[in-house]
Formats: sequence, C-alpha cells, structure tokens
Amino acid sequence: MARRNDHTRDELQRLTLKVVKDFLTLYPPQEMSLRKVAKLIGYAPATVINTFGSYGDLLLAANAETLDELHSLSAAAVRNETQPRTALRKLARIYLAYARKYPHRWHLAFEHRIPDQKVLPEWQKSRIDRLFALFAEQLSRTGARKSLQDIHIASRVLWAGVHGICLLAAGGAVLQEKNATGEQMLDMFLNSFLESYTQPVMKGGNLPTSG
Amino acid sequence: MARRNDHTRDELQRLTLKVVKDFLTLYPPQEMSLRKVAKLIGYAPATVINTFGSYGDLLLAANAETLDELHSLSAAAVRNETQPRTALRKLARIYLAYARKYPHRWHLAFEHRIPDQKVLPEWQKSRIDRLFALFAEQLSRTGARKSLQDIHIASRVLWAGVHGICLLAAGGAVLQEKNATGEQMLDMFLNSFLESYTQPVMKGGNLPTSG
DNA sequence: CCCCAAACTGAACAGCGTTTAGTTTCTTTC
DNA sequence: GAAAGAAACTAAACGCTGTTCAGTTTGGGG
Repeated sequence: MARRNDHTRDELQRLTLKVVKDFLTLYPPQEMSLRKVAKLIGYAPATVINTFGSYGDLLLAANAETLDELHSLSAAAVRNETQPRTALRKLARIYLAYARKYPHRWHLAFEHRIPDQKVLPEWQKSRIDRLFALFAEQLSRTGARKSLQDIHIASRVLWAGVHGICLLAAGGAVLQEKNATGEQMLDMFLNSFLESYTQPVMKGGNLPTSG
Repeated sequence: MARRNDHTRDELQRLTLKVVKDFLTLYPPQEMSLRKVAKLIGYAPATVINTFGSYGDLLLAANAETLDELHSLSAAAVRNETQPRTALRKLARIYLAYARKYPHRWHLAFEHRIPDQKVLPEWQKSRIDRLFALFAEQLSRTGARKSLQDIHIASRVLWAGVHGICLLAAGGAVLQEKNATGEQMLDMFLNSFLESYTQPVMKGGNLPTSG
C-alpha cells in the first residue's frame, strides 16, 4: 500500500489537526495517542510522524492553534474598547471562558513539557508573547506614567494572576476551588491590581479610608 | 524468588518514596518510570505496584510529601512573624524558592492529572487546603474588616497570583519569563494586592496622588 | 511439623512512539 | 511511451511503558 493521494500534504495536516482538536475538546491529552489519531484520520501512525516530525511536534502544532484561537478571541474583544480598564477585564473574562470551554486544550497549551534539551521553537514563544502583549498594550493606555520595564512586569503579573485564577476555576487536576467562582476571584484581583497600578501610593502610605 | 524480607512494608515504602524524590530532584517526571524506580530500589516492578496500588498512586504519594514539605517550610517561616504583611511576603518567597529548587517535584504536585473518573483522594485535597489556609490566616490578621467569604476569596487570589508568577519564573515548560525576575513580579503583585486589601477605596474612587 | 498467608517475582499482555525497509504510485526525462 | 527517480504511504519490528497473574519461596502460628 502506498501513494494513495486521497489528500494533499496540506489537507492531511489540516485534517489531522482538526481530529486532534475535536478529540481534545472531549477527552484529556493523556487519553490521546499517536495511534488513535492515526486511526481517526484513516492513515498509518508512521504517516502522522512523517507529516509532523513526531507526536510531540503534532501536539506543539495543536497548541499553536489553541494559542492562535485564544489570541484571536482576545484581540477581537478589546478591539473597539476605549476604556483600558474595561478592556483588561474583558481579556480576563475571555481567558476564563476559554479555559472553561476547552479545559484540555487550554491545559495542554500551557503545561506541555518539552522533552529536555530540546528548546521551544521560536514561533511558539512568540505566540505566548502575543498574549502578554495584549495586556501590556492596555496597561500602556491607562495613562499611568510607567516605564517600559514597569509595563512589562505589570503585564506578566496580570497574566500570571489571571492564569493562576483560571487554574483554580477551571483546573480539572489537583486544583479545584468550589467556594469561590472564577468571576469573583478575577474581579478581586483586577480591582486591586488596577487600583494600585493607576493610583500608586506615595512613600509613607495613604491614610486609611475608614476608621 | 520470593519472600526476601530485606525490608518491612514501611521501610520499602519509605525507600521507594526516597528514590522517587531523589530522581525528581534531578530529572523531570516524564523521564521517570515504574520500571526505573523498581530497578533503583532493587525490586521487581510488580512489587512497587503491590506497595502503592499503581504507578499513579505512587506519584500521588510523592506529591503528598512535596506538599507536606512546602507546607512545613511555609509554616515555619511565618511562625514567629508578627506582621501579617511581612508574613505574606515570606510565604510568597518560600513558594518561589521551593519552585526554583525542586521544579520537577513542584510541577508534578500541582499539575498531576488524575485519570478521569477517578477522584482526587481527600487527604490530597486537604493538603492543598492547608496551603491556602496559611494565606487566609495571615489575611485575617491584617486587621482589615472582612467577611469570612472575603478572606476565603482573597486567599485564593493571593495563592493563584503567587502560583502563576512562580510558573513564569520557574516554569521549565512553555512559560518562561526572562525580562522580569520572580522577585520583581511577586513584589509588584503583593504590594498592589495588600494595599488594596487593607485600604479599600470608597465608592467613587480616590483622587490621583499626582497630577 | 504443617499449613496458611504474606512477600515477591518472571513472564506475558496490550499499548505506546519511533525507525526502517519496502511497495506502490505519480512525475519527470528522454 | 518507456525508464528513472522522487514522493507517499505502510507493515513490521524495536524497545519502551504500566499492569495482571500464576507461581514460588518463606516466616510465623497452631
């Protein structure tokens, strides 16, 4: 058996990624395997390897799609938002909603372990950076006078907080919070962070606002 | 071959966990396997399964030790700290230091996926809760007038933020921040959060501190 | 001393990702 | 139009993996 040419190289790649996406929409990554994917697309395991390089690279490609999707949704949500603080709230909500809707894909994208020695490809890093950039962009629009370095750090802190909260709210693993909703946590986090970011206290501290 | 009785059941368990701990101190979980562990303790793979139930349960037991260690270090660090804000800062630093020192054990403890259907055992959940409780305890000592529910949520937000930042600072995976240190991010996060927690703004907002 | 239960293992099983050799087909060249 | 070469695809094998099970050895209690 050889040379079926049912699909072009590109079609085959797209088909495979679609199958992976659909699988991960229903089942966790640990239940997926190269052989199952191969069976689902109707090709031999070795064909998938030929197409993507390795099973790990297939996962990497799937993660790229996840990150693209998340970025696209986020960017669209803030595109016409004039208020940076509102935009940041929207970003956080989108993030949470996505983590809840596609928990397996979301997890895989952020906790995928690269076999030691090997480095994460540049196109993957840049996808993560694009997510950070969305936060940084809104921060720079708040009008608060901050250095580039401050904005850089703040965007990471913002992202880390949102991500950690999503882990608690949507995490199917060890972490699972029941007595606080993701929305409550996000609100408290964003309110506190933005308040302090846009109205920093002077050295020596402010007076308490009550009693 | 049978009935060696080189070790009691307890000794064997401790020995196995020690070997796992040592392994994970040097190498990531993906490189570890039941068979490697068995070889390291000088027993057959089936013996490890008999002792712990399954390889997954062995990892769970190892995670319990990790969480205990982290809790013990944290509790010790704040035991004699009178200032709750300082205590919270110490907790965060301990957390970051631990994630840096034992990245593989730290990761495994928090992102270990339980094979679907199966639930996380109660003794594992309670270990996570104990970590949250350390934050909650300090929050309730700040003197800020908060409901129990507020403290509950705030402790989760605090933990989530610290955890997310540690992922960025110590994460060997997809996430890896280079232009901001963990300390910088932790400081910014804690300062902003605690400021707003202990000095909440009134409705309508404060005046900016500078024009 | 015997017997049972506990301790421990070797071998087998099904599954995994990957490699390799090989076959079939398409495309190019003469 | 036939020959040659490249491309597409796979079956089979390799060395792993966690788990099961039948079977052997041993220590302790009756």
